Amino acid sequence: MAHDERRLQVLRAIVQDFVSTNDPVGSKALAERHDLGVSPATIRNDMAVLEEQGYITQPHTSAGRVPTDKGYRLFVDRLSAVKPLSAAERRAIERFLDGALDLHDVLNRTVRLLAQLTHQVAVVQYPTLSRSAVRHLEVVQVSSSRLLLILITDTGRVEQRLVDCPLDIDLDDVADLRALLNSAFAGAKLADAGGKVPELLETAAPSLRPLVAAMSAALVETLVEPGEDRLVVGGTANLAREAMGSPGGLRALLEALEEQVVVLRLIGEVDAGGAVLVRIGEENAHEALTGASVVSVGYGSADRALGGLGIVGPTRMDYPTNMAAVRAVARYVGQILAES
Amino acid sequence: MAHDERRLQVLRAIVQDFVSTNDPVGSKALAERHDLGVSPATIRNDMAVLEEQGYITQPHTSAGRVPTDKGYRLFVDRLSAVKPLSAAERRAIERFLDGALDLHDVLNRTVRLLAQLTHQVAVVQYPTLSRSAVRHLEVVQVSSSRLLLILITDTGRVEQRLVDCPLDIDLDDVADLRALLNSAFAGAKLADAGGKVPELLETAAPSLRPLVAAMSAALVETLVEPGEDRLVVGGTANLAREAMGSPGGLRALLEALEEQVVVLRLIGEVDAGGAVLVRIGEENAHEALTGASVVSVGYGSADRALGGLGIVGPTRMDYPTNMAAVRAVARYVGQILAES
DNA sequence: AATTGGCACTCTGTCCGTGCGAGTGCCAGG
DNA sequence: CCTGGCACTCGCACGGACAGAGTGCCAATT
Repeated sequence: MAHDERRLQVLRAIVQDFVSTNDPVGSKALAERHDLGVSPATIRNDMAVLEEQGYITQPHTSAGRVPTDKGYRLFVDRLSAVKPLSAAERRAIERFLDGALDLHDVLNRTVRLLAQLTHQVAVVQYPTLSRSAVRHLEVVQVSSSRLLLILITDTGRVEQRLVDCPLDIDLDDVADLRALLNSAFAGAKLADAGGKVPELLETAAPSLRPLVAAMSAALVETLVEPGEDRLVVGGTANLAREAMGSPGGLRALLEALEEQVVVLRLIGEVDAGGAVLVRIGEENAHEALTGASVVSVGYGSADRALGGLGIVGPTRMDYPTNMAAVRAVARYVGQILAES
Repeated sequence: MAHDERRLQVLRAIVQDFVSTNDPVGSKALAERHDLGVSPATIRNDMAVLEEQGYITQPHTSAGRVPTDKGYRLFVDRLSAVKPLSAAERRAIERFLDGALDLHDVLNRTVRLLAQLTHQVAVVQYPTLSRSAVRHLEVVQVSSSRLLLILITDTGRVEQRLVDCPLDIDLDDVADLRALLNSAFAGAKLADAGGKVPELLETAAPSLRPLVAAMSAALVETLVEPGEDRLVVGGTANLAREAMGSPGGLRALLEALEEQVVVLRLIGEVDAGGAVLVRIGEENAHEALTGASVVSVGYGSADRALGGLGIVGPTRMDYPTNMAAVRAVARYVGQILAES
């Protein structure tokens, strides 16, 4: 039992040292830098066991040990104490996010802030449309047969969509349409919008029905379209710091980041309980993200999650600090969006 | 004279070979790959002169020659024939940009298209607000003392801005305000909006004046704010292909790309005549862009430029092809935006 | 005067062979 | 179960030799 305990201490020490130095760590260095109270030889025995169990590995015979994905996993789950943010960092967060003008601005600032705090690539998802509610719908005539539908959600997100209409439209119709759509959808969760369409069609004046149908369809389509869930990415320059494992891995990662779908799936799967989620290396189940870890969490007010945000960086990262940063930023963002 | 002519041929050949192979090019290889009709020795003499004139340089004694910034400049100005796009490329452009749903979508597709065509980082500027005209203004009440001002331009760009109001607002006011703002500003160039404010204030009912003032101020501020001219960036993965000259240069470039201001200044300065602009290496006058070239052009309909787009890549790039691609894409985008 | 072939020279990149240092695994003793 | 000692294994950095590429110059040719 006592051995198990110490072995975990050894693993923790290995992770910490490796993260800070980027050199495979040997038994001697470990004994010196950490007060484990045992000799290097003992540590060597522990390391042999840890290696056998798959928590660490050596890049080549006679180099130090390096944590495996499994090792990081254990570290994150059981060995890391959450590191509280420094006062300076808290202040930085406040200073950074205060004075944001609108949703766009909030998210842009957030992504920069996260990138700066963690020195990793930061990713923020726009508030998911289907979880938002309609605050207002606006209809603007663009040409004789085209309307622009503008959706404003209660999170401040503004979404626009061009709609081609089957027939010519006159100005009064537009006003009627606007009133109709707003009375039907205002305040409704977007996820429920689809269900209201038939009822709406019934109440509409016959002459308006084709228009209403077209607009409702556009609205529903806008939400369903998952590609519309946009992503803000920042701090990619931080990727260049490390060779990112294998050469070419950097390129793959940059591609994955532009191919927003992949990252969205990772960031979007937020834990219901609001816990910070960590996906390490192979756990990401995507080729480009082998060798990379994703730390993510949902943001939003207590009662509902609006979207996800997080960071992606090398598996060799400072998990406690980064997890704390991600969580803290998510709290602030949730707070700010709840206010506005 | 005949010598001068041939020397230029030699320079052209050097640029072409170096761009395609990335190896410093020597006299012997040149003589073999190009039908210059002279021996390597003669070429050596020409190269010596070219080097003295500053068009080429050798990385170290006894390596081949490499074009300097000045050499690329001469190549671009006088030696390169515009390479027409292939039919496949033209088709790709059409296929890519057709079916775009809104401005956002058009620009996102454009940036990807450009990145794919040129294998460089692509950059597209949102249509400049100050050069656009107001199509519609929308006012939505968000809370008792906050309004959301939404600006829709004739290019389809939608801009939003939260406005804190000095006093409580009731619903009728909002409707009046909307009508007032639209009648005052609709159709006006945004650049002229500032001038209309005083007149507007006079005509407004006294009770509305504070509101009108606040909204107008927000509107003007939105345009003036140069940071609001947004940028879409894509294809950063292409940067990883090359070490980008000096190590750390990649990092600097990625930082510059996120620091949109820098790139905006480059892309935004478009030539009035609609010509493609090329800035090579040091000409960019920004540290991070040493070693990088920017190829840019304005897009928009014939009578007015809406914004700029372009690519940034290593100085060692295929200028003729890339210039053709940038120009072709800009034409298409201008066309599409003119239609909508 | 321009071009050409020849030649000596100067580099760089690469390939080996060596030695060093770090780190391990194992074993015998406490 | 821990510890000190010891032999062993590698990777890596250093250094010399070598081949290859490319140049500059010069004398000969047209």
